[in-house]
Amino acid sequence: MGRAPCCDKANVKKGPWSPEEDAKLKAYIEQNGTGGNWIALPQKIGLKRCGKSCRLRWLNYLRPNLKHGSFSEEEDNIICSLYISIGSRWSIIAAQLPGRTDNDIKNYWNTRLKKKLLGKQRKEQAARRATLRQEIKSESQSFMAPSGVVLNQQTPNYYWPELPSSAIMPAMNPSQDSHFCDQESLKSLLIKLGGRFSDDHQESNMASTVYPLDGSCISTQDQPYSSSMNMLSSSGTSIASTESPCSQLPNTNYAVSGAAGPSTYQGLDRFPVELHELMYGNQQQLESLESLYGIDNGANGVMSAGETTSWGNVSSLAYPQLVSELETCLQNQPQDHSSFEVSSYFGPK
DNA sequence: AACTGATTCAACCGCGGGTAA
DNA sequence: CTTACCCGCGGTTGAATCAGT
Repeated sequence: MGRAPCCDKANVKKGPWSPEEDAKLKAYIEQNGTGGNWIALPQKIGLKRCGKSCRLRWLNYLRPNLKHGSFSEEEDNIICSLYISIGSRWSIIAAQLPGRTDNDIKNYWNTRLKKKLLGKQRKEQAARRATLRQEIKSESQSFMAPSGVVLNQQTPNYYWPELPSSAIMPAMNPSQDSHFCDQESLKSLLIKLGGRFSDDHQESNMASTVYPLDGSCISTQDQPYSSSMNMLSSSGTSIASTESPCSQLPNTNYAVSGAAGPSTYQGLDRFPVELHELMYGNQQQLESLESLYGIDNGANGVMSAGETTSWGNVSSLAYPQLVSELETCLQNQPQDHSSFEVSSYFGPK
């Protein structure tokens, strides 16, 4: 069955908004609110616009406290960090950048940030390849180490050279515990969001399993598009379109239990492995990121298949300050949250 | 000054989720 | 349970603008 159109396409104006239309819409909403019905709104105020168009105009342009200037370094870092963690969930990313809209951030990422990072990445790759070639040459007679080992030891920040060390987190520093700090933050954050983690893995024999509290069970083997960070948001709750994102952060209603690897990963220690698996299971995201960073599955001679690269710790890129801010927000939230579906974050879009 | 290709960003489109009837 | 509708999201488009020649 076909979907009914949201409005009469023949009788609605399209294209750029005139100042008069803006003024009408703004005045009405500021005085009366949206009335909870965008579709009916344009008729009420005599605008020949689709309700969706009105909504978009208000959210992206007319609503108060919007920033329209250039993005700061800090904002860049937050966007990068969150993109790595959750992918193109622009509304969630926007919720962490007050005054920015999801559309703004999406455009900024697609047109500038991606290229900026790509340019730096390529420079660094070239430099490192040269260095590597030289070292392999000089050491090849006495020692032959897998290239990935060499890379990881020498270039812990390989994939995000421009992120400040504070954003990279200890996971990127091989001299420290590679997982614990930030993933613990994430974990506690997820718990505060209302979910729970099952550290009792005895019952599980799946690679990685998410247990929404509604009783259903999602195996990440069956549903490869998953990431623990994906659970930070609700499909059913608007975050981006509010002026106070914190208040809109959804409560999660899920639990995560980890890989059931025989005693290799126990309790909390298993969490990093889950993230690793989840990220590796996210083919769509991985491909886009590979494309972004020019990774070609080892064919470029820098990486080799199966190596534990930075991607294994990819969750550690989450901006730690951001995590703590989220935690603060969540502490201020009322406890009576409606549940939301985890399942919407599994399975390719 | 004129042309052309690249870039930006506001707006559109279609889809999935939620929900009331 | 099904249907119809609205909302919100992410991907895409295309006009406007910029930069280079």
